[in-house]
Amino acid sequence: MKDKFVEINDLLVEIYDDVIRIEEYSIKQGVFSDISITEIHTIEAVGLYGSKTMSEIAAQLEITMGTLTTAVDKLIKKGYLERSRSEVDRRIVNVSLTKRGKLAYRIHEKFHMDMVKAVMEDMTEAEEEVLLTALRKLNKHLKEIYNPAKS
Amino acid sequence: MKDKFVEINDLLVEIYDDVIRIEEYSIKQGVFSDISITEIHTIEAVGLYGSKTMSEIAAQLEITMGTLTTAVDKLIKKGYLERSRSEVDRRIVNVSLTKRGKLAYRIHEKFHMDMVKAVMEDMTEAEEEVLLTALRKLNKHLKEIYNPAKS
DNA sequence: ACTATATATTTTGATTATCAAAATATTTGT
DNA sequence: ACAAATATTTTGATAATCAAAATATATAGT
Repeated sequence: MKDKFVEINDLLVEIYDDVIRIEEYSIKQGVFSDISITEIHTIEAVGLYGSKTMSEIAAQLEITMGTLTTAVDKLIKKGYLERSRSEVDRRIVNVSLTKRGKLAYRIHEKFHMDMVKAVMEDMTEAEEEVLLTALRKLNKHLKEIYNPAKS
Repeated sequence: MKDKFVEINDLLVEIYDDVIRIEEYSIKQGVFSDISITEIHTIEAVGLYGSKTMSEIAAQLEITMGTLTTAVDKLIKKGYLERSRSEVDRRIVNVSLTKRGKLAYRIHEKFHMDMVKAVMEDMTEAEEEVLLTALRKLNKHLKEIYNPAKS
């Protein structure tokens, strides 16, 4: 029984490390070798559709707005993002993806999908279902640990 | 079909983020609030038993030895690690855990085990097996992507 | 309408983790 | 004994991050 826990833990740790490394590597090899994983995650948080405010993006990424300001500055300079002041409330800054930003978003998304597909290719329908159920449970448990008030 | 891939991907991304946050939080709340996750990972790489050389640790963590030198300096100052020159080959530096380092290692290990246990508590035996199989497959696939020569 | 307070963002000054390349110390091969 | 190889540290630089101060704008109370 204990061995099973240990094996699952070790697998999770290894998978975790490999995913970071593969993601890092795939960005550095790809068309967008001028951005980091952190920057890809900022691009993801901005999202394909419309624009988001600095506060929204910072909240989603769980970083301070100061950190985000410099991140956005750099991504604008590199041509992935654009900034505009809200006409309604001039304190608010709206951030959106440029064409280049959208392309980077889509390519990164495809990388993720390809990884999941590769893994599930030789799974049976039943295995897929159980994996899905297990992941949903894992996710739910983690949310409860992270924010017990909500459980 | 596509939806299933998307859901699994999204679950993995969420789980991934939550694990970092919970780990970070649990360290900062705990007895060892003076060390970071990165530092816990260095402590893990040194290991409970005997000692390891700088090269071995740097290779395991996939960081340069320069980075490791400063990390080890700090962990020695904080009382988690100790350094000693090899008597056999005086170029080699051996690093090992102090009592405090071992305690930090064990507490972090327990945190991991508790997380896995919490997740598996309400899984059936069959679900556990499928999860294990799926994770083994995922891990194998990732290793192949990461290092295609070995596949 | 004025003024104080609240809100959204940026700037400033600092820290940590990281790397590549140069420097140092030691061992090994001829 | 000396050149080459090896193990590690030092140096100088960059990226990501934070907290707190500063700035700009909006809102609420009188």
